[in-house]
Amino acid sequence: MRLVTWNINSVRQRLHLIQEFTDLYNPDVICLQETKAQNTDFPIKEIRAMGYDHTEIHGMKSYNGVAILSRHKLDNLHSHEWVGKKDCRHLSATLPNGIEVHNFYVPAGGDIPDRTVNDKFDHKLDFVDEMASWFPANKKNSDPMILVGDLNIAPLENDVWSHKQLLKIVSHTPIEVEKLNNAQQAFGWVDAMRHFVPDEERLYSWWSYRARDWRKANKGRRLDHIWVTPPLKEKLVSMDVVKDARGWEKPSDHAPAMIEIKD
DNA sequence: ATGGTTGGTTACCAA
Repeated sequence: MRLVTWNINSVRQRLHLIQEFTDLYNPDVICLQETKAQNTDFPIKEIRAMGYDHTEIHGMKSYNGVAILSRHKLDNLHSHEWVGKKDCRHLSATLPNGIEVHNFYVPAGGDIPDRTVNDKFDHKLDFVDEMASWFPANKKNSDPMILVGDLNIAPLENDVWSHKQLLKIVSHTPIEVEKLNNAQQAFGWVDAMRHFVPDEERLYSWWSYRARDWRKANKGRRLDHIWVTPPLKEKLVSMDVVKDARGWEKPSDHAPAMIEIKD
């Protein structure tokens, strides 16, 4: 089974990217974030025409929005309201092979890394804290589960182009890293991307639109993640961040990350 | 220290 996570930055502006990606890789499941479309505006017909008959969407006007596109039936659909907000940042479903998929769009957190003056940063930290407590309280890590999404935090030194220069930049501050690591460890999630790429090696999934030449500057960050529960660890086959997709026409600023799992 | 780009919405906000 191939599963992809991709912050698409407007699903309506990126249908050509999804088509190109599926032509090349034919994934079973695609988890999208930042669809930026309320459900009535989601291009569901076009997505179904690509073979994703089992597509579940959870969107709102203008902001956020997540979707799970699947070639296989999706059961047991849920979307939790994190930090009590109805802001369309999560959708979960169970696949016919029994794997439960959780698709997340964690708040970006604004520019100022100080929760006392920046409500968006405060919200982000609360959100990640709730991720840490919710899974142990509601789920068993002995079940096969995958958590993917734009978590908007790059935890390792080699998840950013300059650890030193990003220590005070939202996405790589020590408090965010501590909280993300805590959320991962609290449930025993396995970092499936770093399972294949050693911590000593650079690994990015996002490159800013603002660079003159994003590929040449290569000032990336690993904001997108794939976590699995221990039963799936020995079933991991391969992982690929499809960096090429960042260079396609009218790209998202995020590249898709794909995992292959034996099933 | 600053400015750079994109999308959704319709005068800026969020990323």
